[in-house]
Parts: sequence; structure tokens; C-alpha cells
Amino acid sequence: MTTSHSLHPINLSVIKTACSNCNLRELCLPLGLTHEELERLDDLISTRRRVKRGEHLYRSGTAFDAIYAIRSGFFKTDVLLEDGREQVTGFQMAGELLGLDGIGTELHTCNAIALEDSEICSIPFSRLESLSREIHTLQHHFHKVMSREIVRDHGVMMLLGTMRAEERLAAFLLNLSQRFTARGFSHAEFYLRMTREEIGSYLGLKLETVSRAFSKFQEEGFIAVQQKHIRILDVAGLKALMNHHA
Amino acid sequence: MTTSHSLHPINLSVIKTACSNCNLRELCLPLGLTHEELERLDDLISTRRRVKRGEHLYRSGTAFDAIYAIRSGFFKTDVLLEDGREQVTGFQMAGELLGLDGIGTELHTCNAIALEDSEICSIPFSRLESLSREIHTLQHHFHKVMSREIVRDHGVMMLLGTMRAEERLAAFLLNLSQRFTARGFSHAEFYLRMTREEIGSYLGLKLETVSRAFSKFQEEGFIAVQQKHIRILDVAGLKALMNHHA
DNA sequence: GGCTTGGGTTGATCCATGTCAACCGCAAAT
DNA sequence: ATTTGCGGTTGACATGGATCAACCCAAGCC
Repeated sequence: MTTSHSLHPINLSVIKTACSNCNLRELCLPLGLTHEELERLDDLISTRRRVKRGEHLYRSGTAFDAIYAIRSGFFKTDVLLEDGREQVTGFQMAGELLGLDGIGTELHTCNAIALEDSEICSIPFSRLESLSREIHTLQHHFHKVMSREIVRDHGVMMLLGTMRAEERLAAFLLNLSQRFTARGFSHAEFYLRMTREEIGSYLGLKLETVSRAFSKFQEEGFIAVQQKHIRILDVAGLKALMNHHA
Repeated sequence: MTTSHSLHPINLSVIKTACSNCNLRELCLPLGLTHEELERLDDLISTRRRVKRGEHLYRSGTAFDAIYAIRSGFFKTDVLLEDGREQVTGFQMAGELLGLDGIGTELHTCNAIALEDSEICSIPFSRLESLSREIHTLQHHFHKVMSREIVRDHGVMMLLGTMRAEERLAAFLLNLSQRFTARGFSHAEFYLRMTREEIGSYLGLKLETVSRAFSKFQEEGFIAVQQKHIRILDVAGLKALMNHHA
């Protein structure tokens, strides 16, 4: 089932997978390519695939041979330790890439699971490498995407290493808000696709702590929260909360 | 090869900066290149630079235009938040690359500081991109390095998000030990280049907690520690400590 | 309708780690 | 040789978040 916030109204007529007519172009790989280059990229990204809510896009330990661009929907990635501990390493939305972690070992190193019915474009990695040997801007853009992923991870490390529970949650909400905004949605109102437990796992907190922090934010008038429905009432307040560290 | 020798009065013998005769080859970028390809890489990596203990190799916010390979020595990278909080995001040793975080924004996003007198090779990034458009294996290897950096960061996120203090320190020691081993040093005995505070910052702990964990490990016979000198006595013990989570 | 189930909230209590403080010891500076 | 200072260790105490437990609510199913 699709929520009212689904990025694309489902297009029944055209199912040709083409970057050239994808409205996520600006957020995804094809950024900055010429028309002709775009067409070559289209050839590469031939497969589009649906992943239903709860299904794996890929599993840790399986062979890596493609990266994936999210066309619509919402994913989480997680890592499992031998002793059963699990951590969510990220939440990904339309226009973002999945699978970069598999390049190094040629095996996926995490699980990617759809949090709502989603659609992805499959990008065979060796062909992406070939093409980016020919198209300089594609190559450069791909490097930037990988680098930004590293920077994002450093941000999470910072969050996990130095912030307290409420700061972490505030940072999380502001980040989501900003990413929704970049996709043309309201920055102030959205539905969370993940459970409290998944948020907690990502933020290094227990679900009860996440729940309490949500309640606290509501009491203090920063947000209105009802289950998965969030309205941000005071962005400045949330930001302030992050900076004025005890 | 245009290395200025005036800056290196100590080295009387000619030390040509060349990947082709660098004994770190197997750990660094040139992995898997043919002899001829290696020579082309040599041309690219023309500058070698010394960075004294305590000096910055680069600073957050400054322009990015090269990545750096550590030839010898030891570095830390850290990120500063506006409110003064700081976190060490990594420790790097010989053969490892620094600066990948700068590609995305064309600005460095962290500080890289030498923890001992070090020597680095400067690799102009745009030239690396050019060359990797021509040398497939170089391109692929570079992508692997970036990907592994992402995976490494996920490991740290896991550590920060799910492990308790002693588990974190055990993981840290085992990781160091393994990296020293890969460089031909003893896996069991080494000097820490960083302070307790830096370790703590990296592991999301206070220096006192790090110190106590070291003492505890010593009491239990897992290690012998005297200031910065570490001897690992029971690798299995440390590993067990990480898995048998409460 | 009532039952079941998974997610969410809230309260009471516990404990790992942070905080504050004293002290030690080595090495550089004088 | 003495002083100074930084890094490290250790102890006493405080606290944020985990844990355990009860309960609520909405959705799906009989």
C-alpha cells in the first residue's frame, strides 16, 4: 500500500526505465550530464524492480554486482553481528543510492530492506565503471556521491559519540525534514516510515528512550507527534536543543 | 619526478618518490597494477611531504584538491562541532589514504593531524581521476578503497551504537593489532600513538573510562599495559569479551 | 462485535558510564 | 636538582539511559 506521500503518482502508461525522464535526476547519479550522455546512462540502467514493504533488496553476504538507485519508496540498511546484535546504519529515500558498501569486498556487507513498497533502478556496477571511464562528469559525480556517503557516516559517528538522546533525535528529525524538503515535500509535516525501535537502533538508543524523547519534544512544543505522524512546530527550538550542550 | 630535495636535508641518499619501489604498495593505491601502469602512477605522485608530530596535514573547511597516502607515520582525523564538541573519526597508518571525505564538497570536512613525525605522498585528485579513466584496475581499486572506508565507518557506527565500553576498547585493540600485523609488525606488542582522551573520543567514551577499561583488561590478564606500551596476552579473551554480550 | 497482535507510551528502578577530584610519574624546561 | 605540566590512574558520587513491566491504541482477523 502506498501512502498519500508517495513520491510518484503511479504511472501506468510508461514503464520505461529512463534517467532522462526521471524527475529525481537532480538528486541521483545523472546530475550534470548532457542529453547524449544521459541516453547512454539510460542504456545501462535497464532494469527497474519493485520491492514490497518488508522485502530485502539485498542481503549481507550475497554477491555484489550492482548498485541501486531508489526511484520511489523508503529503505533501511542494517548490519548484524554474530551475537545477534543489530544496528540500522541508514535510512534511504528516493534519489539515493544503495549498495556502495559492497564494492570493496564484492559482497554486500549489510541488508537493505524496504520500509514501504518501493521501486528501484538496478545499475550493474562494472558497466557503471566502464561508462564512467568514458564520461568524465559521471565519474566525478559518482566519486562525489561516495565521498558524501563517507561524510554522512562521520556525521552519524559524531552523533553517536558525542550527543545525548534528545540531541540525537533532534538531529535525526532535522535531517529527515531537510531531505523531504529537497524532494519537494513539506519540511514540517511527514510520516515516519520506521518504527521507534528502528529509529533507536540507528541512533544507538532503546525504543523507550526514543518514545520518551518524542513525548518530551511534544510537551515543550517543538513538535506534534501522533504515532508515525510528525509535525515540526519549532525548527529553531530543535536546533537550539542540539547546540546548547550541558 | 620533480621532488624538491632542499626540504629534505636529512636524506642523503636519493629517495625517489615512487610507488614502484614503495614497500607499502600492497596496502596502498597501486595494488594490482602492471609495471608500466605503476610508472604512470609514479608520475602522478610527484610530491612527498613531511608532517611533524602535532602538525595538520589539512584542515576542515580548506580547499580539497588532493588525497594523501601515508608513507610512514600515524595520523588522526577529527571533526569539530560549532559548540566545541570534537570527535576523532579515525586513526590512519602507513599505506592508508587520507582526504577521501573532501571529494564530495571539494572542501575538507575534517582535520588530519600527525600523531608522530610522518611522511605522506600527495595525489592530485583530478589527475587521479584522469589516470583511472585510462587504467581500469586503478579505477576499480580506488572504488574499492572508498567502499571499504564506508564499511569501516559502519563498523564504527556499530561499535558506538551497540557496544559497551569494554567491548569497544577490545574491538579497538584487536583492530590496531590486526593492522600492525598487516604491516609486518608484532600483533601482540605496540605503542599507542594517541592519548587516552583521543581513544575515548574515537570510541565515544571519556578518558577515565578508557583508562579503567585498560586497567580491568590488565587485571584479567588480557593485556599488559604501561602507559602507551601495550602487550596483548590473550587475543581469544578479548574476542570472547566482545561476543558474550550481557 | 470481540480477539489478537504489533507498535507505542509511561512509570519504577537499576546500572554503566560520566563527573569531579585527588594524586602519580615521567619528561621537558629552568 | 627542582619545577612544571601533561597524561594517566584511581576513587567517590551523580545521572542519563537501559531495563522491566504495565498498559494503551489501532489495524487486521475471526
